[in-house]
Amino acid sequence: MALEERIASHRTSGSLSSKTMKRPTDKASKEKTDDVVKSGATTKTSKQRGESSRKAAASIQPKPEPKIEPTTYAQYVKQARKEQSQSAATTQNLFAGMIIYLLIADDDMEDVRCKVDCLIVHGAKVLLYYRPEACTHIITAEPSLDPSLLVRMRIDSVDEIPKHIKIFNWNFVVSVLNNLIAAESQIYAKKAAQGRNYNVADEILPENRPPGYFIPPQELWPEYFACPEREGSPKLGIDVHQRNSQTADMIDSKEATASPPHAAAASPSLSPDAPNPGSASDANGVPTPGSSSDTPEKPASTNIDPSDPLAEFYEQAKKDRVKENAPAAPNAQLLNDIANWWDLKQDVGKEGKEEKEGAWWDRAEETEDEDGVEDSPVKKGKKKRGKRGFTCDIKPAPGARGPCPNQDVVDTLTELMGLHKVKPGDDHHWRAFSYQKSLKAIRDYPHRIRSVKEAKKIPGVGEKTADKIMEIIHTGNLRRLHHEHTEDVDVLRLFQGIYGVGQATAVNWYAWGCRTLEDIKEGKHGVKLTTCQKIGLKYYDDLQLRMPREEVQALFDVIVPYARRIDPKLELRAMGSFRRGKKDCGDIDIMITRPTDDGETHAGALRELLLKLHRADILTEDLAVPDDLDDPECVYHGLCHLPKTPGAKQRRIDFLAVPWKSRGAALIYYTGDDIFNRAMRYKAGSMGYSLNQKGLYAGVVRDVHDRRIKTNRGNIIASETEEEIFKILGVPWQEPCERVRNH
DNA sequence: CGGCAGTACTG
DNA sequence: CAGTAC
DNA sequence: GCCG
Repeated sequence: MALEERIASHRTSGSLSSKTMKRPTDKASKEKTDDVVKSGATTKTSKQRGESSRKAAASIQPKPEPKIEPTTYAQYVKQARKEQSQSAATTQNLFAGMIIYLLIADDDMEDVRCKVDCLIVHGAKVLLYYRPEACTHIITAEPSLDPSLLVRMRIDSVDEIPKHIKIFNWNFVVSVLNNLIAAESQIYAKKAAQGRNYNVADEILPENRPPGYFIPPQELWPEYFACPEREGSPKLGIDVHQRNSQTADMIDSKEATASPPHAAAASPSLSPDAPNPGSASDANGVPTPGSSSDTPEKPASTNIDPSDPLAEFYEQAKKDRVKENAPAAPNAQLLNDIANWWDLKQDVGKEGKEEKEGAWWDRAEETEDEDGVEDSPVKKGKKKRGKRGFTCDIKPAPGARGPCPNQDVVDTLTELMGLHKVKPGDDHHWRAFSYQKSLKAIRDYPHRIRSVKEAKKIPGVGEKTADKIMEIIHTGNLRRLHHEHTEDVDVLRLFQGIYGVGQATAVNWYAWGCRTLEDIKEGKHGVKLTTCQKIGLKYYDDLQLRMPREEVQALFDVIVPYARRIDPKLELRAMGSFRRGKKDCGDIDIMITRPTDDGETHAGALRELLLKLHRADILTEDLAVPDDLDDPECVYHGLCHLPKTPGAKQRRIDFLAVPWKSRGAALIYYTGDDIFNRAMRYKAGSMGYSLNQKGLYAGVVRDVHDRRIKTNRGNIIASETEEEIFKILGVPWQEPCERVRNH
């Protein structure tokens, strides 16, 4: 939720829901309006940026200095536009046409928010208030519809709810999502069967299916009815005729029997026994966002019911939805203009200096461009759509970054951060954390910072840091730095360089009088070392080093044959920074899994592999061995080196055993980078999912009697491939080497 | 004012 | 449980 | 230390 995270994620993953854009968006439009309108560059489209803007720059040069720097806002804009085209495109009409009142307790606002977001993201309209004339469905997340809930709807009994409004429980939503997944896995299966170049997108995307396609068949509805007795045994004309579980014929059955012709075919209306009560615009089944939704909800927007505890929230939700459904909102246009204006200004200021070394905003576009929403055709050549064979190794050229105008600030604050990082205690910890985040933004800030006010505009920079920045800029140094650079820090740093030694241990040793590694080695002052620490100390120098990726490859190549001999079907992959294509790696991470189609698993293989690698003098030390080595999901930490190689350094190595079915989620998780993962998790959360190394989950299920207890984490809806998770989250596919957010 | 990820291994 | 690492 |  932190702003920095949003930046980090939006800049690269293109994956935040539009709601997350809200704040910067509003801010930018508010503060920049005047300038933009006058700038004269407001009508350029993004396609025209780059070359043409550079030329145009000269004539527009005499324009007023901006009051703020729209640096990051320019990026927000690009992201926002992209956002709209993407997340909307993937999951928009799962619930298209449904006007839902969500009946839910509000003791867990986060949960409420997730659920509402989930509905909205998937195309439903969510009512601020229950109004029978507008509502098509009620979905409740509560175990029972007791009076305390019904008062929210201003009714005393469910009998007052018109019969045409079906009342489903939340599992209905989960089921719809599961149907989506089921359909997707079929497609992936087909894809696998057919080999490659199978156009998944055409089949997979919900918008290519009729609305309502993923709605469960009617005979399953009773499972999801919140009060089955109310629904009775209606004249639904339930089609009892045989229907296999194939999603493909769902729509057919429904059309044939459930839906009356008028509301029918395309309409997902689940109320076949009543005319669509809401608006005529819904009856045609075309999900016309914005238009049809305005009618039923407009009254509420001007008058928030103070007695409804959710009113304010719904209001917000509505705003979010409106934003999402209205790509051409004036706001977006305005921001678009700001983006253009900003690019222009860059060109003027830098005088073509950026021509040779890709300037930061260009680089930003490289990563953003992903699916080529609409951008400079010039750059297009570099990326082949959907084709692999990406040369990660030569991609980011880490040294080629443009000079940082605030390098002194970055250096000084980095040093300060280092001091905090080494000291014990929460204060220091979070201070360091904070600096780390703001430093990322400062590094990318393309201007020499001139004032406190300007500094504070950089996300992650607050009062304190802004003052420090100005002190550095004005005086060239930071008094606080000397103040914090107490004499202990160097020793603390030294000690913490030992694997297995953190702040607490280091401080203790220092307090006991230790000052050197020799002291530690000799156990002076009562120092006792853990097993890990002994090893860490023994290879202190080696473990400070990073290794060239060639060495990771070499180690991997040496290891794989051992695994193959244990079980030819074992699959190993080098993960982490290696998979991201980094030139040097801090350690080597190897994922181990195995297809289960023959009933076997990789259980036990890791134990055997470790044994063999030890015997082969590849593994040299164990640092952390899982409780249960036969657990299909466990992590091993150790040291290794290239055998029979004089001078070979000791390297950190991790083995990650992963169940076959969660290999996709694990790939994402263990590939990182860290910031990228957070962005993915964040977006998942904002869409009502949750993501971890095991999979993507939907619809957290809570204990029926005590809602605070989570019966489980929801249903796994994806985990086998990275692609499906990206797809569901509406994140454009990115090669591992593109998932780099931390420079 | 509380959150800032969440989990597994060690001793 | 605290400490550490990922 | 920043953010909401």
